[in-house]
Amino acid sequence: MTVRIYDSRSQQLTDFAPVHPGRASLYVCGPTVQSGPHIGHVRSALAYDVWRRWLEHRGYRTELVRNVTDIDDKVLANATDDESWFALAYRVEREFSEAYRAVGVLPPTYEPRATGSIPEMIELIEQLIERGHAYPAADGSADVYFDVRSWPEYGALTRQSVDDMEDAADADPRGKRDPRDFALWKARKDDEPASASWSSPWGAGRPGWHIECSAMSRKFLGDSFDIHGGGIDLRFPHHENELTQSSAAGLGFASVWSHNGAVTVNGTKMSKSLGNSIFAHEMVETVRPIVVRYFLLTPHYRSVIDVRVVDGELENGSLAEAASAFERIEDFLERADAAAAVEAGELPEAFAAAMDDDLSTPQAVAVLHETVRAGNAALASDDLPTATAAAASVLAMLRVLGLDPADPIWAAPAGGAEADALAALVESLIAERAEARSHRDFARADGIRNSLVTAGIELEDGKDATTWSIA
RNA sequence: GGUGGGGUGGCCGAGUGGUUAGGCAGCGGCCUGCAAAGCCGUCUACGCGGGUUCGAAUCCCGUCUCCACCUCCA
Repeated sequence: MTVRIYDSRSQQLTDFAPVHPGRASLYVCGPTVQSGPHIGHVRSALAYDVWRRWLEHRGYRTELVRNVTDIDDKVLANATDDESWFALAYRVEREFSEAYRAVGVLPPTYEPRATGSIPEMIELIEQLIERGHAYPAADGSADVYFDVRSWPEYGALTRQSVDDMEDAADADPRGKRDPRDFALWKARKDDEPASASWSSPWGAGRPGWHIECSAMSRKFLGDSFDIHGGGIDLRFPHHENELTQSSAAGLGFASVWSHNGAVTVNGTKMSKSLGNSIFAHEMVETVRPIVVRYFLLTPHYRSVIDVRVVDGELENGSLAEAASAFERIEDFLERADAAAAVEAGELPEAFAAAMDDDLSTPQAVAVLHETVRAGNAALASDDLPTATAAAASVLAMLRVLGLDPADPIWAAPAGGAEADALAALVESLIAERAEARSHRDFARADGIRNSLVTAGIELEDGKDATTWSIA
């Protein structure tokens, strides 16, 4: 029952061996809050939410830190006369929180903002300069760069050699010794607001991208921690640079590097320039949030999820399949619960084994479905003990995955007077139809049912009662 | 040019040497007044070409092709 996790650096599965026995520490790269959350962001947060839940289930006291990068070139670039950079950053941060919450991502243990750890970043930069791995720009600005050539292992995370890399297109060498050198500290420019500037030993400015993660992971998780996660697109340069600067500063940093797969749209990665991003709220408007979670959880966290968009509309294909599949699970739980109250029970061994094996949710979900089928079969043959046991397992599995339909976080907002009125009307028609059926007046019964179907309402005759749902 | 990951049945999506992944959809049956749901059964696979092996989706060689990163990106 050792938990195994794929390490991007060594490119192999490794047994999870925490720095501190009995504990697990995860640092996950959160968003740069420059524009709203898309499905890729949600998927990433979700992947590590499940990792965290599973590690907790396995008895590790787990701490998950996910940062918010709230000061950055893009944040400043997207600010307007009507919305300052910090107003923008905070508004977008709240959008992210809402998107995460909507699909049941638990709040992290802590969610530090980059702007809250500037002193720690400066301290780290000073250490790097002392150790001869960073230098203030030669052009007299307050820029500070990491000296890539001073660290022979640069490229270790992504197995690249500096000499094989394409020249950076942002040909703004300024005071750089090598085009690949990256900024640790960026001097304040005249057109930048004073509120986006901090004093430092090198002059007023702000942190470069990358340094915030090295500083904050150290601050909140320690010099060495267990898992560093994030989207695959962050491997280079972001994670490579993080690893380099933390290692060069003498820190142990992350034992395991984990990367979740991308979400593509019609086979292409979402990007702002293509304008093909699918925002979190669009998917949640297409199917229920719990189904979005199920949909994003069913494939392996490291594989690519491709979503199709036709004529600018989110294509319902595989989402609808996910909805049907998940409803099957919910229906079973409801039926089982109607027969005997369901309490969460034990996880099937096959489920736990799948989860231990690098979080193999596809196989874990297969076990879930097999258990549902066995439970349905038991219900069909009136084998209540077997059905109840199956339901208990199903509920346990759903809870570990964060997919318990009864969890209050999924509760739909009350429909209000309209919903009550509709329910009353439908119930009275159902009663009328039951009356007709009892007289074997099927023509009238079917007429009622057909008129409801026309209105988009489907009836289902159960053993004792008829239920209805909006198709 | 460098690095990493893919191409599985109508669709989604697992699977690293031999046993049904699972789901959605389809078909046949049971159940039902008829449906729906559920259960049972069932069809369509492993990009292409070689090779290794008693046996390959799974290993090796070649080849085509898609995606991602090397520029901001979860």
